[in-house]
Amino acid sequence: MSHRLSKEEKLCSRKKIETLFAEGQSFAQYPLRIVYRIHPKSSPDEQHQFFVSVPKRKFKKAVKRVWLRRRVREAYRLHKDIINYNGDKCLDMAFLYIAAEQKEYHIIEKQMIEILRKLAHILNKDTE
RNA sequence: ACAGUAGGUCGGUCUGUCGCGCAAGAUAUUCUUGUGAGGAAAGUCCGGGCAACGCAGAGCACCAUACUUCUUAACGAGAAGCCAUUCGUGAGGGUGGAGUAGCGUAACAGAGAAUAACCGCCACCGCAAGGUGGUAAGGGUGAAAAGGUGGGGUAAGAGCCCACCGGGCAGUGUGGCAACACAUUGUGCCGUACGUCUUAUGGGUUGUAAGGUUAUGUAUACCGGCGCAGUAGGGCUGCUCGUCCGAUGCCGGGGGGUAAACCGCAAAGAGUUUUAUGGUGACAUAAAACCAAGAUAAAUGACAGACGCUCCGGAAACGGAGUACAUAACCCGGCUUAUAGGCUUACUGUUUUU
Repeated sequence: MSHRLSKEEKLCSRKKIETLFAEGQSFAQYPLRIVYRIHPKSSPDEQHQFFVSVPKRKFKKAVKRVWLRRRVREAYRLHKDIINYNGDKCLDMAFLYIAAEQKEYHIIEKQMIEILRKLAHILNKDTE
């Protein structure tokens, strides 16, 4: 499985993000919170899309936000094959960092794996 | 050697695995090659470029700046100086600097904070207690008490007069481009700070989410005609004058917002480095060489290990801890603030040795 992370996997559209927060479901896996929405593919090449958000309210310095965003993104990149899926639906995801302090990478990684496993389970259930 | 002062400068390196943005190329949808944060990228406090809109004018107001000369594209920035004051043994550091006619304020204490009389001193009146007047030499209060010391003078005193000293103002001379300094002459002219006020200079507004193009496609934008009507109202920085624009409805034309892509915008300019010359310096001139981030829910990374550096422990081997601040967003010049640790130049103080 490739660990590549292309631009098509990033959630950029403002409309999609608004829809995600308006209609999406969520659960927390401390220090992260995931907001997700399952929707049918509009084209066969469409992939799961995600983005990471670290609130400015909790981390005032840009350095810390960047530091955390990169680690969350790396955790997703290295373990995204957990939700690899060939059906006709795909996921929009938002990873929100909700802890107040900077956690070590291995903690973020561990919780990311948990989140992705749960998502994979939800995805399979939804297909059935 | 230790402690310090003022500048300048650097601010990690390497390996492995897995990745990202941009550019170019290819045998083209995956590869290859190149390249990819800062000295402050920060705060957004000034100045400029660039862009859009606005702009008949007058008066008042408002804001900023304010010693001198110089530097600069420009500045409220910088350099070199001057003066006052203050901290330091010192190298040096901090603060302040246009003008002052009028007006206002000066806590507490104190009789009194500016046309001073509480005590004291002197004269007169009174038997006395005390009263009237004169007096800023002495006492006490205070951050500050009407220049200081001595003499003359006087009822007692007082720049009332004189000598010397300090300061101010005016003149002259010397030095300096100048602020100013020094010398000298005259003049008894002799509290200070802040505010108000006055003067000079500058100031249109908004910021690249500016602004432009394209495709999609359609409003209460905009244009023309008729009418309410040159009315309501609005613009011209805030106000006044003045001046300009100017509605709602109907008819006809016309193409906006939103989301998207591209341009703006990515390699080149008030550029950087070195050398030379000029200048105390900021800086200028000339020559040579060198320049390659460009994201946009936002790349420049993650993990593992090694080395370096600092500190601690240790005889050593080595072990442990730490390795800052801070993430470009139109671009430049400054300012301010944050910063582990290191290098370096000049200078100061103390101690020791020669």
